Amino acid sequence: MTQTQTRPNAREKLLAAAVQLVREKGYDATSVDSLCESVGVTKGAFFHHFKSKDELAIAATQFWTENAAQLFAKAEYNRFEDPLDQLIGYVDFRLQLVHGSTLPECTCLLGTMVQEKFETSPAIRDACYEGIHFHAAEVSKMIAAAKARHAPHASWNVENLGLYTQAVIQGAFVLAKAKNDVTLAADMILHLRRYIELLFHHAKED
Amino acid sequence: MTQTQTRPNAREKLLAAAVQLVREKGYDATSVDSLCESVGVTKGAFFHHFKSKDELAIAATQFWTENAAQLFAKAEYNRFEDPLDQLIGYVDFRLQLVHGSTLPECTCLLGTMVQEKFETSPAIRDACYEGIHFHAAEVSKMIAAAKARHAPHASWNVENLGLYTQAVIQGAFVLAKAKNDVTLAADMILHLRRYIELLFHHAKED
DNA sequence: GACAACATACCAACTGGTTGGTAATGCTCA
DNA sequence: TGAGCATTACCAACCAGTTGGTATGTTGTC
Repeated sequence: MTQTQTRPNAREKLLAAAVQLVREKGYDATSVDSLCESVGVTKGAFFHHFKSKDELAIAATQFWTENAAQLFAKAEYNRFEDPLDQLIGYVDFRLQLVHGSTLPECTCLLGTMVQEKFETSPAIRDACYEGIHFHAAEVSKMIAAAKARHAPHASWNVENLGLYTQAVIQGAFVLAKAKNDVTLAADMILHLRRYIELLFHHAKED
Repeated sequence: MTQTQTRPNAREKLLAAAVQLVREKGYDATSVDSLCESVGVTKGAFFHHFKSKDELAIAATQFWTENAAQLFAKAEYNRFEDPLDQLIGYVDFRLQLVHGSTLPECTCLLGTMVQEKFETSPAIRDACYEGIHFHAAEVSKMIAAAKARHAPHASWNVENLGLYTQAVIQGAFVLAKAKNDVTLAADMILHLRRYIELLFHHAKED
């Protein structure tokens, strides 16, 4: 109980604050000062833990990706026996995540940052892609298993469909932000679910 | 030959430059100074035509939306007789636009800006949504006609599917930016085309 | 007493925006 | 037609505030 502080505290707090503030205001608009202020830490502490603001951004992508991995690993759908049920369960889980929360809470740090920095900071861009690709690959595993069982002869590509699930989700967030309405994101993700169902339903008919 | 300048020149040039630079570097990272420099105009001229940087952003969304409307109005697919052919033609046209160009050239100003400013500037957010919604509504017209002819009893909503086409395209751009590879956007849009085909193919079977 | 984890104080560069002015154009009415 | 005037289009210099980043402490712990 004694060591509540002193441990790598500021670092984790700064990362968590970055995840939150960047999703709210964007990367450039999130100043180092506001980041420090929001966690009650000085600039010296910030630059003690991160060489630069961009390094914080890259660390935040890893922080984000790890947290997401844990969240999805714990989810119920993993326990379904049929991989197609798992896949649909994954989409439903994403619907669930959207429903409960506000826009800045449920949108993706990586998608937000990469739109802003893809041309001006290759390092941040690559870090964002790594996170997205990592998650997409997890989804692709379910897709591959579902395909092997239910649609072995289908012509579509497994990795490509995995990336597509993420594209739809990212696009759903863009439109939801524009309309300032989370439910729009849910509507879009429902189309994704129908697409997957049609893809497998169609295969079974052949 | 004498009046090379003087016409409402600076304003249009600033708008065109904004469309380009914002897509490259993002909104916040595009400074008024760099905008002025890139078109060879002073700051005084900028603030003569626009009350603020945010007003420029809103004017740019209208400029963008009008240009896009013209581009799509001229496209060949409009001449197809069957509205379903038109719809597929629209998707193919978007594929075509992606194929020929670099990422900052082919991506959407509205989607880029709204990700950055949706929380911090409601005015910009609304202007972006208006542009997206306007374009989505045009697509929805084709969808409605195609549905009336080929899938009158289908359960899906016309406006919703129109928005979905835009969500997929926006998401495709996000992923393409992350991978720094335009062809990925094309892959995603191909999934959209397959979805539409499945939607109508499925309806015909009933 | 060495080293990590912070705090304090500061800086040069850049930010959006304002100032007061000038040159060219359009509009009015004799 | 054209003189007189108002409006528009634009410019150069400047401002206060903010930016990311640094140099130099102080403190607690092994």
